[in-house]
Amino acid sequence: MRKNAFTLLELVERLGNTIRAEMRRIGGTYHLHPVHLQALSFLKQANRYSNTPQALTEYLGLTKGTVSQSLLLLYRKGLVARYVDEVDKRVVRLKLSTSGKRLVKEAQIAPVWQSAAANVSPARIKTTVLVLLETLRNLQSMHSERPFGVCNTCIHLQRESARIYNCGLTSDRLTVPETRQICRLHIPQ
Amino acid sequence: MRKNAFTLLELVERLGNTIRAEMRRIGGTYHLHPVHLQALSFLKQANRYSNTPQALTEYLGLTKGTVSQSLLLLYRKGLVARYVDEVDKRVVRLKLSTSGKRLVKEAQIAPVWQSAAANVSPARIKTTVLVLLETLRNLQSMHSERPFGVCNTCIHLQRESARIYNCGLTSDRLTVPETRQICRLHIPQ
DNA sequence: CTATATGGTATCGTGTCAATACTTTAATGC
DNA sequence: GCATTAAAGTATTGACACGATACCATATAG
Repeated sequence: MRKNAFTLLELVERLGNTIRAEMRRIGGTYHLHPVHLQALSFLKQANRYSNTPQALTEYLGLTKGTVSQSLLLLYRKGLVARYVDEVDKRVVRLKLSTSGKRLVKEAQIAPVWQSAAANVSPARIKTTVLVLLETLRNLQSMHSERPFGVCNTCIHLQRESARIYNCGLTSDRLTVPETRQICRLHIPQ
Repeated sequence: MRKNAFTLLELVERLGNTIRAEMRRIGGTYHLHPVHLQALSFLKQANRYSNTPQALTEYLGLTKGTVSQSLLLLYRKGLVARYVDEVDKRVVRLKLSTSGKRLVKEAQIAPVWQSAAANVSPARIKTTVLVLLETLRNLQSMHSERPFGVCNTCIHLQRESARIYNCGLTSDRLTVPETRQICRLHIPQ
């Protein structure tokens, strides 16, 4: 049924617009655009390999110049801190400031979404997640985009013992909270 | 499972970004932004109650001033024609020009989406469509946004006979092709 | 027949976004 | 070691989205 796949595309587009409009509403009270909220939300979740302008650029699918400007704005508003990496001095490390973290907590669109999806059964939500995830992964691989995911579903994750994890790619030890963060090196199982 | 609903939100956001990036790629060859492609695509499908700047404004969730400017750009590029409505002279009627129609046909993101979703079973796609549609309708009603749909699923549609339809709201006769267009007066069954 | 509402446009300011050029640091070649 | 190339990021420019505000023309209500 090719027709239904097309309907699905239109739905995702509509939902995307609706979410953007919601972000515009919420972000407007802080004089922030949708892309700013997305950047802050990303930085909250990004792990140590992904807290850089480069990773954010890949995540948002924009150019590095554009992202650099938006980050400058967030920095000037005091929402994001920037440090030069000690090992590779070309790299800038990004971190949410205290007010940045507070803003991410306040400016959530999740609650309104939760209530919109409240009456959908868990089983149907699970199916929906699986379908959309597969489609997303396919779209991403078509353009060689990074999938961005948590360690849980990454082929590189190695479990040493109960609370000790390793990244097989970087050979770094990972704490349990770290394994729940988003990584640009993620490769789906 | 509140957590899965949140995962679903993140997925729809990611897909929305990916689709926007794709629109940026495709639209870039015509010097058009994502919002322009969305406007053209809407105008292609809009019925006689919805081929106006006002309807497009509601559809995109932007302000009328913003949409007016984008329409001016599309007009100057010769992609959209504008007429003053004969009955209500405040109203502007919009119509795709020949080159506008051609562009909509060329600048499709549907093919890449189709191939990304090609391996998903029809049944699972159907479930996904239903889940997303319900969520979308809920989101829209929260902000009193118009749902925008085709006559097929509208409470106002009346079937007189085999090929004769009526809109119960406007009392207008509708041709069969018209019943497949998008309407701003749509109210879901 | 005035007052108000509605559809649309014009203008201004902020900031995205891509493109280009540039700087700094790291990696690679010999 | 030293020159070349690559990579991460910034600066600048130009087109334009986007909201806010003000405004105009037409329609409707009182």
